[in-house]
Order: sequence, then structure tokens, then C-alpha cells
Amino acid sequence: MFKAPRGTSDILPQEKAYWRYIEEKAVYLCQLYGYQPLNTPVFEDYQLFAHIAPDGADIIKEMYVFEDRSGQKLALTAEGTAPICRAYLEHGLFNLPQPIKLYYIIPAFRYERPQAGRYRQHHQLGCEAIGDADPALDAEVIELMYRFLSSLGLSGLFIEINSIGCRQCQPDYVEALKKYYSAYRDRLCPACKIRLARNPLRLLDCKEVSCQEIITGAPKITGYLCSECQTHFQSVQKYLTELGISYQLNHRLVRGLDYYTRTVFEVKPEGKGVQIALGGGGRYDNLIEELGGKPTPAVGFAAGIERIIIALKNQNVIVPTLPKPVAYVACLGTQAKLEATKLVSRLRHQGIAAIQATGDKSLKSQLRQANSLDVKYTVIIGEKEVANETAVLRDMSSGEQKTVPLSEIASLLEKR
RNA sequence: GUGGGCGUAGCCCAGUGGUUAAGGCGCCAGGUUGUGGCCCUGGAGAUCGUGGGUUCAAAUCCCACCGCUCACCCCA
Repeated sequence: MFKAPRGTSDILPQEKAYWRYIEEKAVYLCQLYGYQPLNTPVFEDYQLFAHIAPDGADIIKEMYVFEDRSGQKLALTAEGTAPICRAYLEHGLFNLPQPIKLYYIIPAFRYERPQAGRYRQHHQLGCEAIGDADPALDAEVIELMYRFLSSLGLSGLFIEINSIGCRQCQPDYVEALKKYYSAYRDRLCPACKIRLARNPLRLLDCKEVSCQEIITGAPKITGYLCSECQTHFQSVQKYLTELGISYQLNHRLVRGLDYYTRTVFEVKPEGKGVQIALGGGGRYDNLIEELGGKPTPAVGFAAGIERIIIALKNQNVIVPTLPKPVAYVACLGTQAKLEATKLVSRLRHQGIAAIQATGDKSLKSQLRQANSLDVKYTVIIGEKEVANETAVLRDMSSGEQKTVPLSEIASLLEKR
């Protein structure tokens, strides 16, 4: 038997209730904040993603890379920001008044070992504000992300923010960090030895007990920010405070993707066990230039839909169920079935969700099915009703029923 | 990529070497003549994840692979 590939899953109707709920909230809030939908393809030129992280980075190694029949090297979308920037450039969106605000819900693919909240195909809601360096946008994006998650009914969310500087000041900090760490080289965990050489900022993120002490004494990036970055970061914080968004400064927060500059942030749910980030993002003022555009500042976030669903379940948030059919049309006999078929069609044309009994089931089993479908009404058409051009309309919760003219069924149901 | 736990019908699960693999949920059909939800009765549904091995005999022991899961790594 075939199974869904590892790290992927089918989303069954019951699960879809969560998706509907999340997507509706997302679409509503995004338009409320002035973000417009833009969808990018599920695969892109492989080279597009080469810009989001250094060569040896995991996210590059974890990409689904393949060649199509023409030999072009492609990759399944690994994250949403680079494709959005590509589309921004490709369609000349920089010619419109800036900033451009876009959102998307797309699948993203990473070949990694699956576990809770980490899948080979997952889905992200992302929002990007491109073309303006205003710290008010950083705050707006953070507020939007926070509001989105809390409006879903999630509680205990906490936001962490940090600034990782810009091309001017970050290198100074990285130097200082390297210098500090080189004194402890032999005490570092194996992973950190690699980080020291390859991606020193990630040293701060290490969870190894033996490295904690070293991290504590490490220089903090906030001490190395250039005056512009400092001012920017302070403004972001001021805006957040004014907006009533509470946040925690975490000078150890760095993000895995290469393109981030200045503001970075994450949202996590409180609770025991691992705290996986529901969403994260930051400013990426260099990415568009790296992709071949003019220097263009931008800021955005992405939230993981599957992770949000996990959090909703953990917190026992009740989500609205998917709509149920209103009427079930049962029938007895060939002639009745014909009438039932016509009635169901008429009901549907009038916007009344209706289900027709199919097969040759007994009335008993038809009603059983109606019951399990949780319909409000069952319409029963038998020999007698066919002869009289009537139908029995049964209210499934009260069990009351009456015989009415067939032609009136639709309008009777419409009123309820 | 590293390490731990697990893998019995659609779902939950009993069964740790020996006749036709148990139960619950769900599903299907009945409980007289055209009526659901409760109850009762019956039925269908399992190559016991896959492939090897040990043994007279394996769902039960061993190995490999696959998958699930948890932690690490990384990330949404």
C-alpha cells in the first residue's frame, strides 16, 4: 500500500476545520493591515535560495533539489521570503508607491527528520513589507503577527526581539565574538567549534549546558550596534511599547537565515516541554539587492500553520466546525428516487446544501446516514408521496414531521 | 545527520513462543409491514509495518529496512 511520503501528511476534513479557521483569520487581518495576497510557485530556480544562507547551511542542504527535463536545476520552495522578493523584482513592484505589503500562505519543503512541529512539507503564513526602512513597519509586522496568533485564541504568547545590526556594524560584533570565543575554543561543544568557524552568531543559540557559561560572558550585540541601528532598534521598541505589545529583549536571539539585518523576532507559546516558535521574522535590508535589485529595505514574518494547530490543540481552543449539509433526501422506490434527484438539484440551486440518498438502502439506514451527517432536516419521498406530489419533512432534532407539497419543500427549508 | 521509544483491522488497544489473534469505537444488516439518535442481535473487516533469520512451532526472540514518535541539530 502507498503511504504519504515521510514528513508529509494528508489533511482530513476534521483537521481542515483548523485550517479554515486559521486562514479566515489570516485573510481578514492581512487585508485589515493593508497586505495583499501574492502566491509564488512551489518550485523556483535553485539559485534563488542560494542567497538566503551560506553554502554549508542546513537549510541549503535540506532543500529538495531536482532537475527538470530540460536540465534546469530547481528547488521546492524552502521558505517564502526569497520568492516574494523575486516576484517583487520580476513584476517591477518597486514602481508602485512604497512600501509594498504582501502576504501568502504557501507550502514550504525541507528534507529534515520529522518530529512534532517539523515536517518535510509544512505551510507558512508570511507577511512582507518591502521598500521602506521605517521602524514603524517593524513594529507593524510584529503587531500583525502577534494579533493574528492571539486572535486565534492562543494565550501565553511571548515575543522576543533583538537587533543583529547591519553590514556596517555586524562584522565588528562578529569579530569581537570570535575573539572572545577563541579563548574558550577547547571547551566548546563540537557543534560550537563548527559554528565558530562558519556562523559565529549562532554560537549564542547553543543549548549545550557546557556552553551556557561561555555564552553568558559573551559580548552582547547591542553594545556593538552602529548609531543608525541603535536608533532604529530603539524606535522599534518605542513603537511596540506605544502599541501595547509586550516583548522581551533577547540578545541571544539570532536567526538562521542569512538575509536578516537589524530587527529579528520570534513568538513562542508558553508552556512546558519544548517551546517551538510559532512564527518569526525580521528585517532583511540586503536581500533584494543581493537578488539583483536596487538596495531595498524590507521586513516580514512567517508563521507555521501546522505549529499553530498544535498549539491550538494543546490549549484546547475550540474551532468552528465545517458547515454541515442542511437536508438529506431519502426515498423509497424508483419513481421516488427520480423525484428525490430533482428535489436535491433544486435545493442546491437555491443554495441549500443537500445530500441525496444513493444506493438501495432501507429507509432505516437512510435515516441512520442522515443522522450521522448531522443534518437539520430529512425529506422522505415514498410511493404515496410521489402519487400525491408531496414529501415528508422531518425535523431531525425534534423528530417532528409533516407532509407538505413537494413544490414547497425548497421554500420551507430556505426560511429556516 | 545523531540518539531513545514504538509499529496488531479505518481508530483505540489485549495478547511476550504453541490449536480458528481477544475486546471497544466506528462501519454494515436485522429487531415484521415506509423512519435516525439509546438498547439488543448478527456480520464484514488483520498478509500481526516489510524482508530475512533462530525454532518442531513466532504477533511474541534476533537482524535489516521502512514508518511513526520524542530529544538533539535546525527551523515555521
